This record gives sequence, C-alpha cells and structure tokens, in this order.
Amino acid sequence: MKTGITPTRSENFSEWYQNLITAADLAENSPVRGCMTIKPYGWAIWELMRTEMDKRIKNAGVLNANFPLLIPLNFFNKEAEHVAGFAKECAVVTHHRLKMIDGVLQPDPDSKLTEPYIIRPTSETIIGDAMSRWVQSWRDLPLKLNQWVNVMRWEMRPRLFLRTSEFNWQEGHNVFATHEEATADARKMHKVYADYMEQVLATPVIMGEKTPDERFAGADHTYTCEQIMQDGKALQAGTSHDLGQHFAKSFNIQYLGKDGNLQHAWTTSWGTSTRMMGGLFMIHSDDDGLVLPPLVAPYQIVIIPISREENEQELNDYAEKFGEKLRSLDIRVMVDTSDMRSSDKMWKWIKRGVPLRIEIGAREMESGTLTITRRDIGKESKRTISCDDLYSSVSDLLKTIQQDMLERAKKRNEEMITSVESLSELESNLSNGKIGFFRIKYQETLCPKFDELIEKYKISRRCLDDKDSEYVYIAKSY
RNA sequence: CGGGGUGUAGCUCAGCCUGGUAGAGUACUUGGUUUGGGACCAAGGUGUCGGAGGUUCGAACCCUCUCACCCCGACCA
Repeated sequence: MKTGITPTRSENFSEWYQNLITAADLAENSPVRGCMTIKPYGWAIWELMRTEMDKRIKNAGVLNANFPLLIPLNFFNKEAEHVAGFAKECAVVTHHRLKMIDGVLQPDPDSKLTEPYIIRPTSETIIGDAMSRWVQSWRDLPLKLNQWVNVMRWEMRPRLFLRTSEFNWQEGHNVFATHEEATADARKMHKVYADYMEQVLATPVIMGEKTPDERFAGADHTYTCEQIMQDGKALQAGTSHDLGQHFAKSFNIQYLGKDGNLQHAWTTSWGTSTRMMGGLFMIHSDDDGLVLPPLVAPYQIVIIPISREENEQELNDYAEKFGEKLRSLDIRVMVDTSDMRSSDKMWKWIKRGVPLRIEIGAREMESGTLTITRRDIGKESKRTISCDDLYSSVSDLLKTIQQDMLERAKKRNEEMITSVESLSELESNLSNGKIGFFRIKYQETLCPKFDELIEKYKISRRCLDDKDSEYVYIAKSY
C-alpha cells in the first residue's frame, strides 16, 4: 500500500520525521544556521497550544510580562553554575552599527560596545535583577510572572522542533518567602505541565525528578516531563526548577519579613517550548503523515466536495453551507473548494493531520448524507451518515478522537517500558537492540560500569520515578 | 574545534575522472481526457554551475585561495 510519507517509520525514523514536517507544511530550515522557519500551518498549531497553556498558567495565578531580548554580560556572570551551563552556547552582541569598509558591510569598529550583550538563552538573570527591585517586603510575595518569548542557544546539532538554535517558549519565574512554598510551586507547575500534555496534546508523560547529572544549571531540583517517542527515544518536553536561593543570593532578591528580619527569597522557574511540538508530532503521526489531536488541530474538520465539472459550483456552495453550520458549534472547519482533484485534496489533508474528514458527493447532497473518515484510524473508519446525525454527534466524536489518541499513546508507552533488575540485564537488553525506557533501581546505576554503558549505548538517566523515587528511568534521548 | 562530505533549475540530483559553451526526475503554467485513498497525454517557462583568481583558443569540469552548508563527536527546552 502506498503511504503518504516515505520512508516509513520502521524504514528510517529520523528521515520519516523530516519528511513528515515537510509534507504537513509545518516548518523548514531557514537561511540562518540552526534556526527554523515555522510556516503558517505549523504556527497555527503552536498558537492553539499556547492559548491552552496560557489559560492554565493564568489559572495558576501568574501574569505575563516581557523582558528584553538582550542581557548584559555581567548579569550572566553572577551565578556560577548557571554560567558554566550556558556559556558555551551564547550568541553575543558586540557592536551597534554597521559600516561599509572596502565595499564590505561589517560591524563598525568604532561602534564596539563597552560591555557586550548576550541574546537570552533563558531569562533567570535579567528577571532576577528586576525581582531584586520589585521585592522589598513579605507583602510583595509571592511574585509570579511568565513570558512568551523566543530565546537563543547556539546548539551544535539542531533538529527541526526538537532542538533549534532559536526557539519559542514560555518561561515562568516565581518568587516566594519560604522554601516550602517554592518547593511546592515547582511541583505544582510540573503537574500543570503533565496535565496539559495529557489532556490537550494527548501525549502521556513520565513525571520525575532529574538526577544531579541532568539537572538545570543553577537549580536544586529539576522536575521533568519525559515522553516516549515511537522509536523508543526520550524527549524532555518540559521542566520545572526549584532554584533554592541560588538566584535570590546572586541577584539580591531580599525581603523584610514580618519579624523585621531581612532575608533572601526562594525562586522557581519553569518552561515549555516548541520542542513539545516535536513530541506531539513524533508520538501521534503515522506513515501517511501528521495526526493531530482535535484540541490543537488548526482545522478539526475538513470538508471535501467530490464534484464533477457540471455540479462543482452547486456542491461547493452546499459544502460551504454545511461547514458554516458546523462552525456554529465552535468547530474549526476547512471547506476545501480549491481547484484540485478531490483525491489530491484528501492526501493533502491526511498529511496535515486533520482529525475528521468529510466527503460530500452528488448522491449524498441529494440524500442529506455525507461520508466521514477519522484520521487517527484511517480508511477503515470510513462510513456514511446523515448530516443531522453528524451535526448532533460531532462534538462528542471529536472528544472521542482526542481520548482515543491519548489511550493509544498510553498503551504504547506501557509496552515501551522495560523493568530490569541489574546492569547486566540492562546491557543485554541494549545489546539486543531493545528500544524504549528501562526502569531500574537508581542505586544500581551509581557505579563506573553504568558510566561505561552511557558511553557505549548513548543512554542517559531520564529521571527518577515520581511514583517511587528509588527507581530511575534510562533511555536514549533526543 | 577534531574526522568525513556537499555546493549545478523552486526541490532532489546527474554531468567533472578523459575541458568544446548545461541535463534528468519532480514541481510549476496552459489545453484535453479523468475524478469517492496519490491519474494520463501534449505543449511551455526555468539557471551568474557557491565566490574570487589562475591555466587554456575555450572551464560546471583542471589548479590555487575563499565562503557556506550537511553528516559523525562534545551540548540541550
């Protein structure tokens, strides 16, 4: 059978992924090294994702703000671990003017900045600086803010959506009076992320704390949402950090307590990015292309008139009218009346992952029926029903699709996790080419032998298991 | 920064070894026949051959320099 995407997932997963993105018209590589251009259809998905996430962030009592793109170099220098973590991947702004010299446009040597700026790789520092001024009294706490911005990390090995030098994200930054509140907040946002990924993206999540070797630079605790891709590799889809007093001390975020004592505050930070889109695509899509869960599909339904020349106008009008009716139910509908062969239109929207496809031909127009096909199931879900029945059941149908996609992904996840007792059992699995996550006692991994396995099989500790933190998940990762 | 590779039509690439003035597939445009899971026929447009210099009567091809990008390692939301 012909597939929408070649090669298929089993033939070559990473090439399949590249072609999936091209075929679904989501994004492309840009002229700027490591940076992608997100195309309108891809950005529409991000906007929907963002809207849902923003709602949840606001429900958590956080307002949005906006800080500068550029961060003074010395800000970065204030937290030692943080610098160590990011120094190697910073884009640096050193001049403020261009000049034509010998016919070549270049930075004007006379415009050199006395202190360079770096393009934010993350904003703990510049936000920490602001917070030191905004926090004076215990009454100013907690202070919670978030920003939706792009950041830049000069990555060595970029991949569309999964790791790009520039990416879009939200970064939340909260300040608290006590350690307990901050710890609870880091945990809370971790939970907000996991719920969001399951309920909105239909992508199941493994929740846990990062081991010290994988922790965010400058954090006491990092809580992560790990996802399992169809090839068994891990994707870190979102993290929440308990920053302790590292940044409060580096940036002097201090408040006068009820007791009259000046003390350092406690901060958290938490972020999710366009990387989550990569997870969304890699978890649900199949060999015919993208499969989108209804909640983040730019078009939840596509209507394709199956027309001949003689009845084209009539059928298009009819389809438009029905599309309008569905829109009144708050459903995002595309009626494709473009001048293409109807079979071409079908493949186009299959590849773009529209959850539900409706076909209307001349006979159906007569009888008040239509043909529907679910994207997540495919051809075998094709059936003809009356317009009235669809109208009354379509909202539930979209919910069912959303739910089924989550269940399917959850089931696959279970099959992807292997429990092992010992390092030798782990190694025999790896050497046999077993893919997926491995769950093992954390203690077992604290030895040189495990470091060898890390080298040899390119695996890493993904996280301790939140359900039982004596266990750690091991996997290859993106 | 190490190791390998590639720059030729919108895209994927052939041509280079053995110099003679640029091709295929695909996409695109037009017309016709088609049309419920990827149609076919015909006609048509498309290039500073990454850049600079050199050798030559003549360079996509040979030589020198240069720039960019890709893959493998260190990094990561």
